[in-house]
Amino acid sequence: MADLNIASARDRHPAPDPAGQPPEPSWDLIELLFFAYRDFVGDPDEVLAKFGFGRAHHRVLHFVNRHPGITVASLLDILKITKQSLGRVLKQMISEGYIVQKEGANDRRQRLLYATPKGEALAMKLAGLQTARITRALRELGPGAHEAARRFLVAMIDASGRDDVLRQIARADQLRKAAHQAR
Amino acid sequence: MADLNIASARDRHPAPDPAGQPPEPSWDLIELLFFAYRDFVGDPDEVLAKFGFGRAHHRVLHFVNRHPGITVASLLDILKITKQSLGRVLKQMISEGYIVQKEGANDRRQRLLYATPKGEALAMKLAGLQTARITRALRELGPGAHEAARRFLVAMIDASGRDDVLRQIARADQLRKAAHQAR
DNA sequence: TATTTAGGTCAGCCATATTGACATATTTTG
DNA sequence: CAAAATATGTCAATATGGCTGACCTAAATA
Repeated sequence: MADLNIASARDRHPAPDPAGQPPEPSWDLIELLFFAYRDFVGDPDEVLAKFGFGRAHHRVLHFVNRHPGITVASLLDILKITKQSLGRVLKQMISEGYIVQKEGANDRRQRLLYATPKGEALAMKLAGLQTARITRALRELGPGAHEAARRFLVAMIDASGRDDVLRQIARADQLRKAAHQAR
Repeated sequence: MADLNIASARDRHPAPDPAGQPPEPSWDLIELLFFAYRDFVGDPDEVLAKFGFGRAHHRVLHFVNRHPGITVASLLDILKITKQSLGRVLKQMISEGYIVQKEGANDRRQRLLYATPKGEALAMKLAGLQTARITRALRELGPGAHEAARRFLVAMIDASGRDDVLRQIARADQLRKAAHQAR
């Protein structure tokens, strides 16, 4: 078993592809992404099931919690699903008191979305599970592993959407920090 | 924009959590995993759609191609789905000539699965798309990025399944290399 | 010979997504 | 102000990919 990691580090890239031939696929990263992501999203599933929710609910709650007051349109833009798909899930979470809507102050057509305390608690619990996995993983690796993972994942995102994603994360962090200090 | 990356590298981890308080979630990696994985699996979708296939077909074809002669039971074990779910997809891919079954030599109850040349061509095309994204990403990062990504992803997998996954990848690489040299 | 194993299949259900057609309220524009 | 555009919601039908439960055959094994 110990042999597995050592031998593979050398063999993984047989050689710069012999001119002309299509390069050998990155089987390792392709498959590791599959398995890692499956486990990563699997953690919250048990908890969600107890509430009668699924992954769609998780995603909605997550981003509403991260972006208090987000518009329906922005949420659709992040999730890249249709209004109808969102509608089904959102209606449930509102009627069960995990999310509330407030009329926009400037634009009264908007229904700004907020997690309720109950909603925030669930969102934090789910994020906690995923964070535990991440923390466990990073602890096994050297320092700089967080930054390396972050860089890799950013680079894996479509160039067209990359800046939006980074801006979005930075903005949510800012908001959260401000809210924290206000306590 | 340039500011985004520089500032964030410092601010991301405000401090070792003040004793007692639950640590702040890893929002960045949680969200980057979501966006990165979405784009990663999105690449093959267009191609698959042209063949009337979906992601389920992709997964089946991928692992059959990677593990020529795999048993139905092993495939179920990797995919963690039910026989019935696999059946529907597999039946289609067999009837359309992307996969064939051969009776096991030792155990004639087994139906060993193989990708046909047509199936292999499709599998390689899909793997090529995902590899292109990975290669693009790694090219932007320093050397060692492949290994760092690999380590991170391995560490993100459930400890219980990790060795199986690594063995599985190593075995498939071996087989492939052998088959290559035989040409 | 009896039991277990490998695989297949039918039927019904659920979750999540889609397209397309409309409806309502509000804001913006000519 | 009237007309057009925008933000949101909703109904209906459909596709995909999962699931459980029940039951079947053929082959291996105890």
